Amino acid sequence: MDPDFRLDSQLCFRLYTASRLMTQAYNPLLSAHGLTYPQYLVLLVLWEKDAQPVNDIARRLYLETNTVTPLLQRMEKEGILVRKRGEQDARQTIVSLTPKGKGLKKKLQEVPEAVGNAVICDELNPDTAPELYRMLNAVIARLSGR
Amino acid sequence: MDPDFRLDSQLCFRLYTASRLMTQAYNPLLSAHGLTYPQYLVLLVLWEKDAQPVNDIARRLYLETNTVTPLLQRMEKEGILVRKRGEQDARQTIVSLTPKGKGLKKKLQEVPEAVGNAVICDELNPDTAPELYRMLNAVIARLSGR
DNA sequence: AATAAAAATATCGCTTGCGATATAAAAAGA
DNA sequence: TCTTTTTATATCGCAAGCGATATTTTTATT
Repeated sequence: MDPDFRLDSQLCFRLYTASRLMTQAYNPLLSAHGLTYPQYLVLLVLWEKDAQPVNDIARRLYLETNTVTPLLQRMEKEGILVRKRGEQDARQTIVSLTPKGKGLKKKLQEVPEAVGNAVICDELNPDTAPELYRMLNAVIARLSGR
Repeated sequence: MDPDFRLDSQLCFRLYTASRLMTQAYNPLLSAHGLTYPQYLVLLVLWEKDAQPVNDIARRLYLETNTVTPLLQRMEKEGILVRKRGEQDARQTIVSLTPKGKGLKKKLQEVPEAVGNAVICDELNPDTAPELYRMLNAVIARLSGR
């Protein structure tokens, strides 16, 4: 039985493309504040709970620390956060928002809605979105083993 | 009204994570043959239709030529394809598979099914997958303007 | 306590991905 | 024809993303 090599039948390619295009949709909104999309994700994590070790941030984002560390270093250089050695465990690096990092939350108020509006269409609307959600979560759960 | 900044409610983050994890699922299968996932995508395009200009490959993959050109240069260095100036239009670079590039199709026969099996689960199965498909296509169509 | 194993970060090297810009050829206009 | 504009690629610089590996600190073992 011949395998199906047609590009258009590859689920992964659809995910890959949709993901890149979504990130691009965020770009003008974020770059206006000197941010990239992965940096925005770090902010989402830290806005929920400040002062977390690198490992927790990485796990939350399903990323490796060797991806997150340089990302945090760049954000520290921008004055968005600070990295400090853990006190009870000196192996850890605790990441905390600066006032600038906390302040970005107000400046980015319009981002979630703006991006939401950019994607909404007949097939994807407030009714059907949860379905997409559920399926993506299933993929993530399956592949991440969590 | 406060915007929803919760990481877990961000559709884009789900897409981003699912896409990365899917690519990682391909990795062991592809790296065994010295390939990366984007290189595999190029092969899918060229297996469908050989000898295409850079621009057509890039458009098919929703990528920019400044991403595709270096990718093709690396694949050329591996002897998978050749790049030749267009004859009727000297601006174009025509990309063609070598015997090695064509031969990879047989060696990668098991890839689509293996990855398919890796993702399959209760929520995502042959019945529900087309639904996911349709929604991702909608996102892509909406954001790419095609 | 001394040593081994595990855990948390970080560094290195390489491939993507993309904005900005350069280069060259073809097409359009004056 | 000569000039301008458009098109097709390519180059450059920088931020991810990740496999492999190093470093440091903690924990477990003997």
